[in-house]
Amino acid sequence: MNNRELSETFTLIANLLEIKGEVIYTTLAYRKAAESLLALAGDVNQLWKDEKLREIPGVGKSIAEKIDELLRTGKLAFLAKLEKEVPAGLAEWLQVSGLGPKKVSLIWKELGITTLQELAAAAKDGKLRTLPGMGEKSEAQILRGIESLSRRSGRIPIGRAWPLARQIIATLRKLPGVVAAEPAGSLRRMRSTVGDIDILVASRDSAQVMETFTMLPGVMEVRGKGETKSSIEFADGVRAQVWVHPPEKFGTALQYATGSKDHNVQLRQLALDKGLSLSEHSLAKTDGSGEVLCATEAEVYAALGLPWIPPELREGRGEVQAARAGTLPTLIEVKDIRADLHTHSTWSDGKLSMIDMARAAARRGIKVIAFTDHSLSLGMVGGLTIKGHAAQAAEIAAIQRELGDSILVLHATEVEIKADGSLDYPDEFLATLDLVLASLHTSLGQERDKVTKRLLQAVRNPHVDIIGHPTGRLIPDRPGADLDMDAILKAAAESGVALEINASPFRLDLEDVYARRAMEMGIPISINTDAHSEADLDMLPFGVAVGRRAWLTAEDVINTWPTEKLLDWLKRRGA
DNA sequence: GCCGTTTTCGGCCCGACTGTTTTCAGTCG
Repeated sequence: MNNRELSETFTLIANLLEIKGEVIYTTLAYRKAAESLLALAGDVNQLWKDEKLREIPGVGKSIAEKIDELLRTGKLAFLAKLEKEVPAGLAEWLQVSGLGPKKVSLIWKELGITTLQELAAAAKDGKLRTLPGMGEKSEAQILRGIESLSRRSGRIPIGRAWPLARQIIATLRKLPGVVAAEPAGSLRRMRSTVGDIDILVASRDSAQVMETFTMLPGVMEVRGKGETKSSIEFADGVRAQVWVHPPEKFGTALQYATGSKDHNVQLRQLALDKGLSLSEHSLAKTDGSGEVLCATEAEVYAALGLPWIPPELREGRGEVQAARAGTLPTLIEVKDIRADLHTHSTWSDGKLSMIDMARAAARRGIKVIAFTDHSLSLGMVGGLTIKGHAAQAAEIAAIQRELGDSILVLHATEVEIKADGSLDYPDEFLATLDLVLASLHTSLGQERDKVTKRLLQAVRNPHVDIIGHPTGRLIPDRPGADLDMDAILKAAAESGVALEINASPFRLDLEDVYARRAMEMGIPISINTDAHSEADLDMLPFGVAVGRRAWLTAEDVINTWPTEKLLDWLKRRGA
């Protein structure tokens, strides 16, 4: 079992315990452990072998024993017993909006049904309204919830959530009386996927904001509408919330709503140490002698004796300690990027010719562009033969003369790492290119050992400069190869190859936790757009955001280096 | 069930909103 599978197992346990009616803190403990497992930067199997499971936050004696049992036997007696008491199918019901553990348990026990289909039928037949505490409205809400569930497909890629959020915010900012409107939650922290869109507004006229918000075009359902908070769902299942606070409280409110939960817990603790109680509304003195209102986040952090912490760092991964110690990194910014080392042209599956692509990149301030068209075996996208490369090289020489020094064009390749681990071109040919980026696209479902060994071959090939989108994941549908990331990082540190953060919002691969470990191990990072069109070039901020979440400074990312330094690095490699 | 520079016991997530209520329970973020 890998980190994700273990995490899902503990989430299931938490859900079943909740329906069973276990004390809330027990289920919270399982959820916390599940989250930690998912966010883990290393392989849980390695921690298990090293007997270090207890070092995972939220994993104590009991959960460590359960992980041990799962990894040894693939089964868990505790879960089997639990499933005898509570049918596992009920866990799914919790995703129906309007249904919580109490109602699930009530419906199950009173009506004796366990599947989502039976639940829908019971609601349609008017059976739910016969239960205590439930009426026609609850019944209708549950029916809508089931429909909404079939519309929704899990978490929303940030590439989809962000443009929608910008639109909503722009609309709200135009309203009279609105002083500020900002994204919050995981969207503001720039997580690669978000559960929903959270927006915070500073205004004294809450009614008008709520009116506008709930009447936005495309709204399918108003899930709630109050004075301080409203919630909507769009036709495609995306949900959005807005909170309205008076301007003088906007700082504490935005800080609170941005999270993460772990970050806020640590901040509240720090506040308590200073005799302050931090809430959504204010910083109150715990002795009751008054409260401080904060209009900006900077004031909140300053009151706690901290510099403002960028939202991307607020994951409870040491940023509060770093802020206290004055050692927060100066995070990389989009404007620091001057090279795009992974792009496609019409030589393979790109939409634009090289010169059009180079010009589009130059207009965006890019000084070096590498064309990494696909290699031979990726036939369906028109991979290049070696002969084709000769023709591409000639074209590059020609367009370089035309482009002058506005942008430097590198002749490169995205060479396929084949199922057996060999590369698609011979080493002698790779040695002739300016840059070699090697990627996995096929056979991603291989066993961990096999797929890891396969990638290791590419990591150790001296001609390979960058490993493109290392796991091959696609958000939100494909989880990516089950790599032993500890082994990959170790090998990368030895070989000096760069690992890519692919900026496509549907890849964002490496993930932040691995990128951070790579940086700590001294592995160079490369942030690239993997652009197949002009619009793709504008996805760069999503890749930079992953870098910021990984605590990267500009120096850690080869795309920020002066051209001479970058070319030197490329020359030293691949010899 | 986890955790600890005040605690090995007693805190942890609390406030807004909705619906079915008749003063509150359940859900949600």
